[in-house]
Amino acid sequence: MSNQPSVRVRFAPSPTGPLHMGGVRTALFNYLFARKNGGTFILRIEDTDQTRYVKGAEDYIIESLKWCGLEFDEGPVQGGNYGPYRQSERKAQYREYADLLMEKGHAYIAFDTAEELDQARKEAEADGKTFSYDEHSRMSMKNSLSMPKEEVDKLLLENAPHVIRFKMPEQAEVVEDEDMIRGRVSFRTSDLDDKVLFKADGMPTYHLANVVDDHLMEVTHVIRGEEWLPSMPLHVLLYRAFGWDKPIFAHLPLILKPQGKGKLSKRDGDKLGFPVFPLKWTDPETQEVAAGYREDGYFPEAFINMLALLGWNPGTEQELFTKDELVNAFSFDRVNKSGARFDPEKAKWFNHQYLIQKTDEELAGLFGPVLVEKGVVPPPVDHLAKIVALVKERVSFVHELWEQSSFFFVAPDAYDAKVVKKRWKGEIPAFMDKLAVFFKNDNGLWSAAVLKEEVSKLIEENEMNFGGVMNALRLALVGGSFGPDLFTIVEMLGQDEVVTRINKAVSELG
RNA sequence: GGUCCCUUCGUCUAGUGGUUAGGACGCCAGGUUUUCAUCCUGGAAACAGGAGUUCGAUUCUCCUAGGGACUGCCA
Repeated sequence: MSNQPSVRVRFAPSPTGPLHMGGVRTALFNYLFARKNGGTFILRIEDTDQTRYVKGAEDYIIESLKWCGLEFDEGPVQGGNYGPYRQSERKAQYREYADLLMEKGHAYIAFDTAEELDQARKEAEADGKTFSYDEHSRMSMKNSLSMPKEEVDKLLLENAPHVIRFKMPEQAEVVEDEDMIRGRVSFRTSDLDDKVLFKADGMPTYHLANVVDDHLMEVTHVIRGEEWLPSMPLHVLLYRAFGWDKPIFAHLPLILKPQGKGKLSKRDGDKLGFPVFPLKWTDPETQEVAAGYREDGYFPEAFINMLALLGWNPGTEQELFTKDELVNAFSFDRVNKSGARFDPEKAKWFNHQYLIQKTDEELAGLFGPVLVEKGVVPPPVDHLAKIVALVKERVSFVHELWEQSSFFFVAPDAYDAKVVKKRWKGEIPAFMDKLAVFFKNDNGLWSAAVLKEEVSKLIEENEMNFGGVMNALRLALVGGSFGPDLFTIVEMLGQDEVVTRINKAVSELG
């Protein structure tokens, strides 16, 4: 019999805005670890900061993860045996735990106002120092440790605003913990300060809420971003102060900007033209719109695949993974310690890979709505699939299919000037006229192979240059020098359309 | 400033004392393609620096440098 508790992990975002792709990756690694170990994946909304609450953010988070295919086992939507799953709805219990800590002598009440603390910080800064609310300063601050009990009671009776702070142990020691990614990490308690656990507004801070909830929800592994590493010792100390078993921690490396310094931010996306968020987001205050991977045409599987390889690798040369393959291959042993610079180009490459893996019929189905948007009535799926097959290798997104194949649906309304200059000259216009007549009178089999043979012969008889004619014909049919095999285009366009387009080019280009 | 974390091609990374330091994206060249793209082949491109340990360090230790995170009654 194994007495290993089954794995329970949580993704705990704060609904202060759209979910960043770094957040999606954190959720993904939690998900992969849970699924790999037959564990439970929990969503917990960390909305303890009322001032930063953003309307719609929670729905956005849930929809984003759903789009990514990361299903939760427990959360605010589906419930579970450890609810509620929103910290605001768990509010009642936190004070009780803060009080428990005070009873045990691990926490105390502090009356210093935010302004006073600001002042203290400014003064220290002017001195070239940093203010720290710790064992050296706490006796000169306003709190239940420094003030007589009667005065504290009096203030409490008057409902004076106060917070509850953690009391860092005075006995200096080294707090060590084994991180799943980083190995042994250690801190000296003498470097740590008395963090606020419970705020004057009656809500806990992240530190308290997170420890209490993870304990109550029986979370076994805390997998979060590296930005939390510095508060790990506080959390370890909190578990110890409560007398609880602590979970195992894993601090993920950050996702960095494609260029320049620092972690990836919304601004980088705007500047370099790629999404930073999974879904499009409209700020409810400013109406400002931020691009999303979904709306930009990325496949969720490609997005997830790309994200998984940012900081993790399988140790093999495989780069394309289905979600199940990721679950199977995933391990924290193979998660890197250092931050990973995000490469938008590689993200596109991943999407291209997923796109060409799809069947022509699937892509035709996805392409249909794009055509409708362009004002084109989509042809039957089998015909559309044929067109898609000709051009899919050259695009990364479904919407790019249009740029590569629009001439199959509408005649070119303009001719690429550079190509005109280079290809439409000399004997060409006269010969194109002949070619139109030839096509018009053609009674043979209208197929690429046959047409190619016939046209080749015609070119030879007229002592024209094959390449030159082909390029001019291409110009007439598609408007530029791009597209798949020319005779395939001729075949698919059909006799009448080909003749019409050549005549139109001759009359417009002279 | 303080604390902690990190450091292999431009980027993502493989590598756990002895390798021509491998792959992928991107880039360049050649070939194929009547065009463009695809595709194929090839190429340029990295162990931050310095001390140790060792017969031998990309791999282990230390120092330096660089980068990053945190340093809020935000998470």
